[in-house]
Amino acid sequence: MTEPSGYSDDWSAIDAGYDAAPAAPARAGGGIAARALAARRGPDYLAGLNPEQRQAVETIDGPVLVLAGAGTGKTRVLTTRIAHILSSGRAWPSQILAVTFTNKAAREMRERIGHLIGGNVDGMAWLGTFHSICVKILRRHAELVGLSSGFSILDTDDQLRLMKQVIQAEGLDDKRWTARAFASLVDGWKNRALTPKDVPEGEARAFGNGKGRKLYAEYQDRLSVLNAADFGDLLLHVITLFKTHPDVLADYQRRFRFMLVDEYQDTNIAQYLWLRLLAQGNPNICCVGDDDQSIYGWRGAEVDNILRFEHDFAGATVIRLERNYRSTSHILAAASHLIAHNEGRLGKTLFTDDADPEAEPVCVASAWDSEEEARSIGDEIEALQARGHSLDQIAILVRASFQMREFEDRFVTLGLNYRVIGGPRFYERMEIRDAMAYFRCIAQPADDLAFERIVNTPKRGLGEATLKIVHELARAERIPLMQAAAQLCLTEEIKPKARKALADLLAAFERWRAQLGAMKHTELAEIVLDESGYTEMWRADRSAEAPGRLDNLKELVRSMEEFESLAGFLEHIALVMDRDNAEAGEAVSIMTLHSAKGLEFDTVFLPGWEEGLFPHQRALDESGRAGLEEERRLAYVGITRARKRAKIWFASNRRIHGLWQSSIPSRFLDELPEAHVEVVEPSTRYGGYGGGGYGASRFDARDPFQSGSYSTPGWQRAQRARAAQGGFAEAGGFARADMRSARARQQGPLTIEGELVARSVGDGVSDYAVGERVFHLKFGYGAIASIEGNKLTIDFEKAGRKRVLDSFVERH
DNA sequence: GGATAGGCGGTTTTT
DNA sequence: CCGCCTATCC
Repeated sequence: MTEPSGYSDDWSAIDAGYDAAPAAPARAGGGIAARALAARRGPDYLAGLNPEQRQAVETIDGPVLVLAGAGTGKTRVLTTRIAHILSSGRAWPSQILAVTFTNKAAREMRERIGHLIGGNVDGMAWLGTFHSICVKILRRHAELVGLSSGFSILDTDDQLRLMKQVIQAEGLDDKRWTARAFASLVDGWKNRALTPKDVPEGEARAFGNGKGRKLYAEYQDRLSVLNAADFGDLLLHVITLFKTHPDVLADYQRRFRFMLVDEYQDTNIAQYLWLRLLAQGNPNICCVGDDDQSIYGWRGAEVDNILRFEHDFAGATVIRLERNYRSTSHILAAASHLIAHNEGRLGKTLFTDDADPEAEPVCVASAWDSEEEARSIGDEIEALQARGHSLDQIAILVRASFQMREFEDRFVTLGLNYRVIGGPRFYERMEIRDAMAYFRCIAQPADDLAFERIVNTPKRGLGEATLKIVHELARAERIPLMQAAAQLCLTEEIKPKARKALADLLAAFERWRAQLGAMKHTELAEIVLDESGYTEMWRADRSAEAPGRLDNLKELVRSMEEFESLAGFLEHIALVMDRDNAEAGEAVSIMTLHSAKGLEFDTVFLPGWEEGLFPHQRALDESGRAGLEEERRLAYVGITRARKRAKIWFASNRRIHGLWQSSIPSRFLDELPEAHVEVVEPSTRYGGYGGGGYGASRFDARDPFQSGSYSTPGWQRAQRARAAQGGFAEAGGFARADMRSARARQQGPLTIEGELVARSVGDGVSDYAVGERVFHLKFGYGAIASIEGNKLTIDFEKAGRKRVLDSFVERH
């Protein structure tokens, strides 16, 4: 959350003459435009662009959609285009709107433009994320949407706490109707630019005993009273502002002569509407994106936006960037062939001129279980390292974060340096949020959520009872908590002990507020953390994390130095939640496929390509075919991260929720082109019940059982099943897999190749008996020690005691 | 107010 | 199976 900053001063500079386009190139003063113009003598920024890139840079008028495949120079086009607009004298830096999704992307773009035109780009006031640009607009017109200019920005945590209060205030059971569920609902509505009155009746009724709309309206009302906005509001309020105040909209339409949007495939409906409102006054909008890399549908992104671009923006020019500068032809072929299985796409074919005869094909390997997978990948990384490859150029990209732990464990054992990208961020840590809450209370006395957070941290004897009294008064009078507390300190309503504690706290805040103008904000921060007893609290804490938390607090104060004021710092934090991940030393990167988008590495390992995990079962269950296509795009993103080497793995057994499950190779493996893929002999064994559940897989044929020596019951049964069925379901028949939903998996009997494989999947009761001798594909022979429902505890002769589902063992 | 047991959920994440 | 949150007890 946050609060304002010097948002008023940037305006004078920005406003200066934004109405006029730079008329004659020659007249520009000392600004960016001038430097860009100087560079024009030889527009070397255009040199080295391929024809399509050049067209994308030079087609400045009218709507343009640049379909930029992975590694085709997207950012280069975007930044060069801006340099070109500036140098051609068509606009001042302050007349260009350039929107990105992440702060990182915005920062990179700013830097690269700086390199192109040789100098700083301070004049580009409107280069930023959707959210930061919206904040800038809103600060200026806050009153028009029921806020005042210093409004706070709530983060997810504040949002949840507020929603919980609203749900409870409606007299609903907050267990049945969780704040989390409500938050995702409201986020969804805001992503679609729906205010409480716009929400379709059916959806509104589905939550909180039919009270969805009322709760949403109530929540918005509370935000307004708190003078706060959540992330979704930032866009929503600006849309409302534009719709209800045409004069304001017209002002921005005139201001933004050229608009550029990065990662257009990730825009949601609200962002699309926002852009369209602005583009109504001015068709010079250029959107850059790749429909094949749309992987955020689950958080509201509409691939449709990019698919419909030509329709939405009349007379649009569509330019395809298909020349890839990143990967080998094998990698491109693998990725292209895979993604061609998607139907809803605009279609691009990546190619490269860089045909290296030495290039390695994409590799597919199998492991017995996830442990072996981690071990093998670890070994390979060590081998690469020994051959002089930098660990910085190696990445492991997983579908789900639980997969990371196995790699971490393994790398710790090997002493291999690794770094996990993603995960909890600096500003989300408890101690940081607490400290921030103190600062917020100082800067914005009406910030109730911040006050609630720290009122009794450290403990001051201000428990629930006291807080309830304060809350009641605040609510009745519609005043901030701190104001209510101050009033109550003058009465007898609160017990003397608590009253004293409360009065002391309020006095402290008064004191700190008075000091705000008198000293450096970093100095004040230290005083606050010290006098509040907050640092002392952690110093007294004997737990293992306490020293780290104290370090983080120091780091927080240090990072405040970069800002002019406390308010400026708070604003930054609310919008820029990323932390510098620049740890020293070479390291292998471990991250999810999602967080890998936009990155590239020489060598990429892609473990866990198994049905159910990737494509993820939940994506299939919840979004069916669209879900599958998004998973496939994720696979495409994964492969295209690799410059030289991509190695895909699948494990035949994986432990999920503590139970061993045998798994089937991902259907995506069958969608890779044989000519560019090398299947590495499985190291030892084979697991699962031979044959994919949804169709023939050429990975089925490579199991060692085929070489003859195997005759286990599971194998024989699978063979019988194949023979009986006389063939397989059509490859790629995902409809069948779709039907085999998680529910069916858990409740119905599990069949593979028409054969009943699991008798009692789910809550059924096992028909095995204690003491019975059984066979398990992975663990071999053993005796049942105990039975709980369909879960057996078995003492295996070799593997020891394990718990497995009865469906994975055979009577023997 | 702090410790502890029981319940629940367990894909992906930015702003 | 494991980790987190909450409710409950002292």
